[in-house]
Amino acid sequence: MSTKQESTKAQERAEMQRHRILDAAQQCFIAHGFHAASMASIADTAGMSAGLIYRYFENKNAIVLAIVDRQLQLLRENIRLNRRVDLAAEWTQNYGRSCAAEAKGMNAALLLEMSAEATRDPQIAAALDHYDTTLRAALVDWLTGDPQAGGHGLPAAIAPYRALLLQCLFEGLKLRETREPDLDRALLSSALHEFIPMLLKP
Amino acid sequence: MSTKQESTKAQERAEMQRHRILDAAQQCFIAHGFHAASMASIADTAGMSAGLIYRYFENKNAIVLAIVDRQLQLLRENIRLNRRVDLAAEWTQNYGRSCAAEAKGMNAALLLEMSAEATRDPQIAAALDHYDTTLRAALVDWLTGDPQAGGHGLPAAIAPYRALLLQCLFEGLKLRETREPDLDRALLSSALHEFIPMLLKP
Amino acid sequence: MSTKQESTKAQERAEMQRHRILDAAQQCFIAHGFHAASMASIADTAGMSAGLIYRYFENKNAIVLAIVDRQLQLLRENIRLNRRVDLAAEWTQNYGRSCAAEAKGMNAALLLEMSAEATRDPQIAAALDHYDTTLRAALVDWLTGDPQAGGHGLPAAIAPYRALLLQCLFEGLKLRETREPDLDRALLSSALHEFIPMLLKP
Amino acid sequence: MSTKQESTKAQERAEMQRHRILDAAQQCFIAHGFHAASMASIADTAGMSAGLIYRYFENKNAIVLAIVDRQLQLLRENIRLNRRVDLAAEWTQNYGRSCAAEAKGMNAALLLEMSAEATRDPQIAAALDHYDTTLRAALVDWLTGDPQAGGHGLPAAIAPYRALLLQCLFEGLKLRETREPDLDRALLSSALHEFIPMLLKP
DNA sequence: TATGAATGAGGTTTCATTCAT
DNA sequence: TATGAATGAAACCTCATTCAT
Repeated sequence: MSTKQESTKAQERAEMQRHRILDAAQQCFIAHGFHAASMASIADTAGMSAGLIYRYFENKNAIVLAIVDRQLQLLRENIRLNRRVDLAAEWTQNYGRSCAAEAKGMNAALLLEMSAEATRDPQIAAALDHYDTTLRAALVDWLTGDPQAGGHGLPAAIAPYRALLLQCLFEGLKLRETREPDLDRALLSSALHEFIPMLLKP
Repeated sequence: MSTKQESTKAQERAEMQRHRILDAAQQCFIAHGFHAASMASIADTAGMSAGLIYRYFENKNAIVLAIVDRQLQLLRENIRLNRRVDLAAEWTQNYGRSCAAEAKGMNAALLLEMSAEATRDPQIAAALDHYDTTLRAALVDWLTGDPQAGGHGLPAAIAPYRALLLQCLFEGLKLRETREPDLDRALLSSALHEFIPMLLKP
Repeated sequence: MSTKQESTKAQERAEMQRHRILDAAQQCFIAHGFHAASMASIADTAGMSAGLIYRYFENKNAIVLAIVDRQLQLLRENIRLNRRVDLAAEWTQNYGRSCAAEAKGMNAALLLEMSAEATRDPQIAAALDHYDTTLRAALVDWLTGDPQAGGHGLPAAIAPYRALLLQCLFEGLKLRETREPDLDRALLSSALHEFIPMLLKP
Repeated sequence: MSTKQESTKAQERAEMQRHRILDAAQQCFIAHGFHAASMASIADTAGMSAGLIYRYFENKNAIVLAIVDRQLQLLRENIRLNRRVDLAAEWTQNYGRSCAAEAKGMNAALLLEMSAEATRDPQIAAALDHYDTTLRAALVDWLTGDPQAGGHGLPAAIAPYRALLLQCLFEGLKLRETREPDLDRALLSSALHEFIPMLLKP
């Protein structure tokens, strides 16, 4: 029983170390990009030796993939579609927050890095592709769903391209966030509040 | 006079060499990213020696900056706003074309690379910022302009956020292009043809 | 008295542990060589932690030396010269067996590794040298010994170079074993049965 | 024509550099073994930077293979079988010379290193195997050849195992050379002069 | 103008060894 | 006694940049 407890404790510790490394890596990747961030800088940021990282990740690429997975997981968790959420308000509110390096949620700069890298790395491309497919389906469900249950009752014929537009708008907004983190919120709010409802109505 | 001619000829040659280098660099940057692309690969692609590149560019970063400038210039030239262009048709038509490495125009993958790098490199950030400002102003002009002269006669109060939305949509579409270059064109066409007009009407 | 018993038991246990480590190390050294075999792989093979090995051996080099000693001990034990053994038959029979990693006796690959390392490490060189001297003396004794007592009755003048030839042939055969483990046994048998008797006769 | 000359000169220079690197590598490999010799030490010995080596060899393993090939080539060149050479005299004379690091010919320590590595690296094993096959065939030819033409006129039935014995003896002698470079030459000479003739006569 | 050999700093990764538990 | 996390040195290798030719 004691060995079982100890093994569990060790596993927890290992999980914490992985977390620590991923947090450090994320900071470094945001600050310098996947390629320019060095293992040494990640180790420094994590407050450990570079060699130790290899006890928890096979190589640098494994860290990149783990970061990508984690970010996509965050994105998925952020999708709260089964209730009538006010997308315009939420997007306005979140705007600019995901750009800071210390931000907890999905990071805009990282999304760019991931997308750029996906054009080169098949594994990252596959991960993004899977995410895209999942998200698109969820959006269509949400758009065509019964309004009583939080859906929008759109006909199945038009839902797909509304979903596409929402996705493009969301990502375009993320990209803009990296370029104009201090964009006038009032302007953004007006824009989104006028436009998004159009996409949700039949 | 002859020296002047010769000097001019030399300048032209220099300009051609710079072009050759930039074309090669662009291919490499698209294929591998700013950091992973090596000077050797650029030299190879350009069909010249690595050393020679340094006669035309101070260092690798100067090439990156030149590429960024060139891309933004392309984007500016692509903006044909002083006539009533069919944005929806144009965007649909161009979709997927800017992803190929050999594409002449703005390249979607490069846009991502540039945007990502802009969060790190102040010079690139400044260049993109300048581009953003210019483009936004041009869009507002176009939206508020006299319909007779190719404008859309929007009130000055709403033009700014319509411009913002157009920009986000455009960039979101570019990002999507890198992820789904084979997206169903009919779907895209429907989406754009329904929605862009809404953004252009009072 | 009880402390004495316990201490003895502890010593036995320590000896067993050393054995376990050496067995594992031998496997690893055969598979990867002295330098390429890692302490981690030895620990894995021995089914213990890397740290524990250092309780029984000062460092990796001490393991190498212990392995060398053990192998030379095996070689010495294999020399059964005080009886009229059929060397040709024995060598033929053993050929190819000492190449497998799990072989109990002297391992051919290890002999090469040891000999190669001896040209660099003075301690290993000394161990091999001592073995060589011992073996040569034993061979001469055997060759000059009374035939009634298992010797071959060679004159003292020629015994030394017969011994040298036997040694070279034996080692050359070991070397060949690593290169052609599947050598035709009939060929080998013929060769040895014709040649070795010549070396043993006046 | 001038470009052709220049290209030839460049190729010659490249060949010289490869030579310089291989010479340095050989020294280091003899001194420390394939694994323990570092690229840095090779570079130091060759009087160049470590990076430069990679312009001439893809990686460290390519250097090892080149050394192996070169050594086997030396061995092949040393085989002068088409004349009635006095093997015993030649082997006696060469004994001990191939052990010095600065020796030009085949190096005994390297032969051990190569043989040991061949049990792990398939490419080296293949190279040695090819050499073995070639050598064995050449020996059989020599043994069965017409005495008038430098052969020994042995029947085809016994030549194969005489060849095998010669090969084992030769390699056993090489191994011994690393252990007893100062072996008494008179002893060796006697041994070889008595025995090798036995192997060459029907 | 043009080459490409050469460098040196810095990248990722491995591993013998130590030490808190 | 035993573990295995942790370190730091050193391994292999890459690449932007310089410079003699």
